[in-house]
Amino acid sequence: MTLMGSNHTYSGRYNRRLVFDLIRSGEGISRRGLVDVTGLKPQTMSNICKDLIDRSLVVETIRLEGARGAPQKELRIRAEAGCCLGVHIDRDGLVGILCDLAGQELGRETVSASLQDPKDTMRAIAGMVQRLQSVAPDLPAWGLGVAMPTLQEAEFEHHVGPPGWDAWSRLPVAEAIEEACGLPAIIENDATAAALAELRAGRAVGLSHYVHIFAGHGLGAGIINDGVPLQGFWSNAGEIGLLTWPQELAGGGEAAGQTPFSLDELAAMLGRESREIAAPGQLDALYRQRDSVLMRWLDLNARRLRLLVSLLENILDPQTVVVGGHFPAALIDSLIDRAYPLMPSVSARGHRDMPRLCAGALGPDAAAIGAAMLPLIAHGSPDFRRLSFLRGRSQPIDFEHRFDRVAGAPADDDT
Amino acid sequence: MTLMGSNHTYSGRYNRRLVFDLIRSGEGISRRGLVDVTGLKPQTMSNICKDLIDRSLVVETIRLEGARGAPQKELRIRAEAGCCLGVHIDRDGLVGILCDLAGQELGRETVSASLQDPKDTMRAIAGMVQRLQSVAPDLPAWGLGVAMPTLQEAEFEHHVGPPGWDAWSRLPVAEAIEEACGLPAIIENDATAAALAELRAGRAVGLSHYVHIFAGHGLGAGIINDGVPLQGFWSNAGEIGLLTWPQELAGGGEAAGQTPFSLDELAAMLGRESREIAAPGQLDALYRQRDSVLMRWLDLNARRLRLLVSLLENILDPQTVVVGGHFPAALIDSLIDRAYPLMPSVSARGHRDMPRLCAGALGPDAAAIGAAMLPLIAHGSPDFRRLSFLRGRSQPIDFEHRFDRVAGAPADDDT
DNA sequence: GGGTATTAATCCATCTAAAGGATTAAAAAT
DNA sequence: ATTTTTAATCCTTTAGATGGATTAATACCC
Repeated sequence: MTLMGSNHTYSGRYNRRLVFDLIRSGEGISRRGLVDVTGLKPQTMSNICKDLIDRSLVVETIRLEGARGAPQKELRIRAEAGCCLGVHIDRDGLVGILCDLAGQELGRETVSASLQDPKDTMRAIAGMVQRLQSVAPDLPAWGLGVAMPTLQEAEFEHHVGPPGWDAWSRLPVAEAIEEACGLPAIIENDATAAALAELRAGRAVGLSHYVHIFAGHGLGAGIINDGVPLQGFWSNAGEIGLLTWPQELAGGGEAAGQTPFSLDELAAMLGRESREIAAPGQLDALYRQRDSVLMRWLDLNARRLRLLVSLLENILDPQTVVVGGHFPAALIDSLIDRAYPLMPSVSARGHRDMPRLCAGALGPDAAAIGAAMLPLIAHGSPDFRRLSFLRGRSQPIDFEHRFDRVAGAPADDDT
Repeated sequence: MTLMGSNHTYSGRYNRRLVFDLIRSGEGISRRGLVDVTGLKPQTMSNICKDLIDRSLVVETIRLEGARGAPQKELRIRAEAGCCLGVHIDRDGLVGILCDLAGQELGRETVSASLQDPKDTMRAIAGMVQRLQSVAPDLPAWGLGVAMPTLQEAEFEHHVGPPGWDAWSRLPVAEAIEEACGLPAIIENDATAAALAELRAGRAVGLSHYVHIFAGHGLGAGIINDGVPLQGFWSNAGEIGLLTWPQELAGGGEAAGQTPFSLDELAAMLGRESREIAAPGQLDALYRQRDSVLMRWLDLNARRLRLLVSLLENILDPQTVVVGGHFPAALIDSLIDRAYPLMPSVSARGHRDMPRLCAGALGPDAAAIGAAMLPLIAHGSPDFRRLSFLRGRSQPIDFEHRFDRVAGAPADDDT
């Protein structure tokens, strides 16, 4: 779709989304504050806020601060106005998250299962979604976000990459999940979902340009450029798992052919099953013992990381590079430690607010958290025209209409 | 600047820019066609087109085609409604281009000069601009685009990179050039300018995502993402000249420490001055003789190119990678030839409209051509809110006002 | 050749959402 | 107690897209 014309209705919706998003992302802001940020006039802001309050999306709280004139009435998101679900489909299991509109987590669930058969997986997701929804049955669900490994090949997407996942290709995942769960679903790449989570509630809050390196069973980079995910033409941007490494970083021996940074590579080096070492506590224990194979893996990947960071920096010029994924914090910290000193790049500047390389703040479930944010982004972000929610779909989906009548608002009319 | 609110005026300007840009970029389009593309209503389109015609920016020509109903009146840009100037500041000289609004080239000039002193350079640019403007003295000049090597360090930009160019840092180049030439100036990185030129009039027409590798005295990549240049947080995106190469591609000997792909590297390997081999015909002659050093340089850089392309593809997922710069076409073709077969990457897909790697269509002056397009983009692109024209400036600049009263339109009012 | 269908473009009235200017309300400063 | 300052709202205006009807020019059909 090329660029479309604009009109009043679009302006109005854009402004309402903008105000909603500003209220949601802050810790209470007055109409006056919103006027300053948006450049809209006080009257306009008053109207928009009234509309949001009428829709029960926003509440007003009076705060008495030692300021000069009339006290500002602070606006906050009404957390109970809705909830969002997020599921991270990983190779050996699912993680589900339920959170309210304020981003407060209401429930979390982990399921171990083989996901090779899409039908079974759909059932597992539907069950998980139902259980999570029962935690807060009164909150209207805004939608379901799904984070998963994706690789768009030729005409259609491959999900939960090869080998053995052929049944997933050519499957319109979003529509299948919608049918199974009865909720609008949004698919996103797991690294990108994790990047969004850290962007909105983690280490990267307030940044507009950054890269999230997400290591788990595979390896991917979630790239945030100018505040929105960089997807590439075929939605494959950030597929750094496919990079070719120089000889000295290729990693041979037992782990030859494994994806760098991955659990699978480490498992191969350890001579164990990746599912086994992914179990909670296992890697922490190995690290506490300073297991020599683990140390070798850390060294190898720290050297890779050093190179990778300079590549990403010189190509994308991000404010920082965040490392996260399926590994315990101690391992990621160690990896980052060993990656320093970093290579020269455009990012090696004296004055910067963030370190060039740092660990994510949300831990291994970042992708699931990011997934849960997707419905909120789809409905509430003013950038929605720049975002595409076409992954895993055969048809585009329109979130605007849903936003307009969400959260028990008096349904305008049911055209 | 964060996201701002929208309003009617903004919608109107956006739509007018959109229509202007669609008319400009096509080969004649009717109001009806514009309605189909933009989704605006016929009446709205009629109003906007009338406005553009009243401003003398657009002309109507009747074309009789064997279609059913009333004949469509085709709209075209009025080429004489204005002209744009572009200058490419390279290390050893300047290239200047003058073109009309339809993109037709009206004049071109090349000057060899040392540009170490900014004052002298400003004078040289001013002289060149004056001579070019005298080619078409009646066309109002919309502005001056300037393409140059840029590297934003810390607070301010370094231009025409090190060493020996210290006088250029901390200089607000745009404002200095504006003062010298009396025209609004827009600075852009040379690789990005070349990328824009190929995007709008060269090999990459119609693409939304691609990378332009631009090799000359230095090396840079112009990245087009979603139709607009990807700049990065500090405007340093695409600075691939700073990449660290693996041992086997580092290139040692006489050329150690030189930027890969660069004229300087080749000059060092040949034991000659880079200015010397940059002279027209020199490299072509060497290539015709299959000079053994040149062949070695080609082989080395083809292997680098093979790696670089896979990096860019896996990170950015572009539709294609275009190679251009200060080298004759024969050399670039040979480089590309030798780079095949390319490495595996997300871009290795069966179905694609463009080859993964190809040569630019505009030759060595692509950066100057792109520079000349900058004023047109600044005034006419509907994306203008997503573009920043802050390079080389201490203050932002507002192009909207200029657009509104451009081209001898009845100056609405001079508030 | 005349009537009809089809399409392009425009006229006039309406509607939407932001902006302008004045007003009310609540606090702090004097 | 009066004045100043600031927040938020009321009423009116305005810019610009939209809807429906109209005019105009062509091709198609008999």
